[in-house]
Amino acid sequence: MFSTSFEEFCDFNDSICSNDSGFERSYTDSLATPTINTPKSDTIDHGISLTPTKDNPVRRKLFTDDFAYPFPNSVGDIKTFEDFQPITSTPIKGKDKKLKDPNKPKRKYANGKNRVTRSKSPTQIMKIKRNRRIKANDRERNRMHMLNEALDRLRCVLPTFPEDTKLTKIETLRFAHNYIFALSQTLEALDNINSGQTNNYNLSCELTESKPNKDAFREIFLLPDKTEDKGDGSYRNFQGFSKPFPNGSNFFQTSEGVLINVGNVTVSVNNKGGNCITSTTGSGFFTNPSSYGDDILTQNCYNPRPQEFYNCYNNNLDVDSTKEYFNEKNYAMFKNAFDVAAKSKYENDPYNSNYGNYNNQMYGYNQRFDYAHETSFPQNLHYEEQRYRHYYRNQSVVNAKI
DNA sequence: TAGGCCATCTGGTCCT
DNA sequence: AGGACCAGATGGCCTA
Repeated sequence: MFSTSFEEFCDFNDSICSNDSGFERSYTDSLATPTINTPKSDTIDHGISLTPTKDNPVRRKLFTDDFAYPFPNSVGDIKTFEDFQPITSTPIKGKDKKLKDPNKPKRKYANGKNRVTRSKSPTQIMKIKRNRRIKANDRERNRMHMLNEALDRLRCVLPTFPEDTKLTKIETLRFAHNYIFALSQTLEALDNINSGQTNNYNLSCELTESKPNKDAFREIFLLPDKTEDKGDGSYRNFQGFSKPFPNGSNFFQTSEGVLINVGNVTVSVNNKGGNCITSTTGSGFFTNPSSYGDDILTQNCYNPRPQEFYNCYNNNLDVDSTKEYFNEKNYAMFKNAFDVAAKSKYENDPYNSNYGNYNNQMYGYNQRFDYAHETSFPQNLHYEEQRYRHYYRNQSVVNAKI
């Protein structure tokens, strides 16, 4: 069902990465972008900029809400990829071409001497060329805006980051790639658990340190920030993909079921019923909640978590080793999978080390923070970086790279 | 001040 | 002919 290694996951070729996005391309006059013809030296900001300013340091928003894509009301409305079509001012080509009528007489064109052509003066030619260039620039600008908007939508569906940060283009693509891989691996591991095969996701490789790490992936395995504990049993502050469960995973298996945290949504699947979906905006239950007990559900209807969660958190992560916590294995799976990927990729990668004028950093193989040289980690297992806020343990580093 | 990131312009190529 | 796509060049803005 899913690929089992990161390397296999990365094993794409030109055919997969073809230019055909699946969308019919038509945005010669995009609604999202005002078409203003500007000379080359004119770099006027038309009101759409990714670049942060002093007044607005946030670079997250590409377009205002007015430019928001007309997504269907809910994700469930999207049955196929083709269901999602961007709105453009130009009609989208139909899939089925009109067949030519073979009986229709062909139009006759004059040839040779009979053909009358208008000669154009150099000024006229220059004018025509200039107009073409202006139109081409306009199309290219719109094209890039569409591309950026697609990237922005992609950012929106990735696990949230602090509000004052924004993934760059290349980071967005890499993170999306890794994120998809992680989700597929998670589903596969969950399938294995459900079918009783608990060892299939362990990859045989040595864990090595000082590898390039992916900031965002580390976020998946963070430890919860104790300072956010309200102390009143409310764990709403822990919601969010980056601050899931005490053992640093988005999974949390208990004797009574599984908690899965994706983005701002936590799904509780209970062995005995009582399934629950919780988000920052509310929660919903379905089937009969029998095992948690009404008391827990009524106490914390936003984000009910089993007692194990509270125990290991309150006991300073001293988790009962006799219990089987799925996310520990899940973490090992990620760690090993990406380690294998990083190791194999680097061995064959000409850009790994300095290669001409290129280097790792240019290709994003190195991270913003050089973890390879950061050997001492804070005792409290927390670390603050300027751009991203990290919580990690030395052994909890996930190696990921595209 | 250098480097990173970005938007934009530009000319070339390919395709319809 | 014209549109889509691509990559190089350029300049602006920001940060370390």
